[in-house]
Amino acid sequence: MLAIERQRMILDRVVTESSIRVVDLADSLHVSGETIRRDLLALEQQGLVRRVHGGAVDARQDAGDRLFQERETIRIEEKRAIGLRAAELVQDGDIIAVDVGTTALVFCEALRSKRRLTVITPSIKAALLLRQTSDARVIVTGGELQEDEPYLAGYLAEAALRQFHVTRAFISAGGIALDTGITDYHDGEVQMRKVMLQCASQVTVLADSSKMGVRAFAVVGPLRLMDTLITDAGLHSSMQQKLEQLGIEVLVAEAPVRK
Amino acid sequence: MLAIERQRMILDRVVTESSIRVVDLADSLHVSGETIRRDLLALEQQGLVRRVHGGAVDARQDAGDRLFQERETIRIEEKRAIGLRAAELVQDGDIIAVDVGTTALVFCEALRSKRRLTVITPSIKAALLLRQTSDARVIVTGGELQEDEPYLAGYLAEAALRQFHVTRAFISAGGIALDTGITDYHDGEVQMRKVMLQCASQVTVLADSSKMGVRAFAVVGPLRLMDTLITDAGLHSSMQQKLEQLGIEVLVAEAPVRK
DNA sequence: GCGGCGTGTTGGCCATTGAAAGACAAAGGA
DNA sequence: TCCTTTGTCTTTCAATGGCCAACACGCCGC
Repeated sequence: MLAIERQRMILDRVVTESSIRVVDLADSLHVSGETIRRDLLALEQQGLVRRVHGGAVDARQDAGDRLFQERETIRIEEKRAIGLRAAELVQDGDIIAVDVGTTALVFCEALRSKRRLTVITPSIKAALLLRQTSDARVIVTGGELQEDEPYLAGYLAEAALRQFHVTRAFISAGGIALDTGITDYHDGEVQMRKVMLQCASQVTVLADSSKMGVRAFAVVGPLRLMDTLITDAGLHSSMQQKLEQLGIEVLVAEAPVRK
Repeated sequence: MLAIERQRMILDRVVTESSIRVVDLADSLHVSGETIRRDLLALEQQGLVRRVHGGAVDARQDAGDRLFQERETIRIEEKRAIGLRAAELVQDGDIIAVDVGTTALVFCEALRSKRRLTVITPSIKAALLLRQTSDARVIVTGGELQEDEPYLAGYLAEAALRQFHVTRAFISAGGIALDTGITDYHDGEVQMRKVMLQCASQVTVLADSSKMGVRAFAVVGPLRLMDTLITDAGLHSSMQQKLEQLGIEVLVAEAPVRK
């Protein structure tokens, strides 16, 4: 294997995994740790990675002050691309609803360039992020604080959502399948999403391509409930065609290209 | 795991939870407390967190929430005493409402020994603190997220409070005076407090003695609305007598003495 | 064959970590 | 209020493992 090939593979892993260890790379590429260090040195001189004790981290992600939660997340590049694409649908002054979840959080970060937004969300993380990074008016639904992730659910949350009508709701989904429709894993969230769908003129679902064809156990509703689906380039063209036949606008977010 | 990954993870938790304990981190990240302390030291040198005894707090919130920070440090001993005294009024299994503010936050900390509580609050900080330190069921009122301090106010918050009836409400106050009654500085909070008073069987006001005789501009209501006042030893005995003549139970918290 | 290049190996050095001991701070009881 | 107890912080030390520099080896083209 050529040195340059190996370095590309290393960069690829650093990008997808955010960080990498020298021993892991040496192991999987069947070269010595010293070779890996020399490769990382070369990549660092090109400004592509940053070396740290024991390995290296993605230089680009490291530059920004993004939340760790995002970096750690699998398929973060896809989600970031989806978040950026979704933010393009938002105009200054819009009133939108934002869901719980990592994709939604990345989306909120992409909203920092917008002005005078009104955002309603059940996610504490999203609310605090928006408060820090933007001038948005943030309305938090009430509800019972969940254990696993800081968001609010239950009767109060649903009642709060019903008080509003938003121009666009941005929803996450655990699964998108042609037969079962939109599904998810947490039934508490599902109920809230149903309400969110009802109180929005336009429904946009954010789901990376790994969710396509997946049937999670709690059903949110049929596919026709969504007006727009934003996903990444991993979407099968046949799936895309079928979705478009149902009248759903499918936007494929291009992952930002790396030099 | 790389040291830098661990530090990012720590930072993420500090940001979302506002504060964190060394032992909790050591436990969940499976490293020794010494390693965590070194990580926190590194993060502190980058200006990202501020170390405190037992853990660390979010530096950004400290800097941004200047007002809150000041209130946090001022008369903290008295507030802690008041919080502890107030916690004595709470039984396992109680359903209570908790207000916004530093005193309320200290009170929530003192609730860690209680079990199976149900707490309703408009304060994000209080909610996250309770989620972290106790097994309480936490219900957050909805509402508009405020700029200066993370709590929720407005129509939604009031509507949410009206959905409940609690055995005891714990209220903060900016001023307690015999003529103007209970007053405060933020009119948004005042409206919410009025509602909180209405939906509680017992009303307990937490106010350190510096608030006595103070008339802040927004009126919450007459003194007779409160059943119990918890304050510190700085309370004038004449004031205490007059309050007791009004049928208010006055509890004086003994501040732990500092060497 | 010879020099350049990339790679592996080796030994010394340094960074990170965890354990232990003593100092210090906080909480609770007499 | 004082003292005890408990928990936390700091310092020090040893061990582990990663880093670096130097050198040897093999491959390739000339």
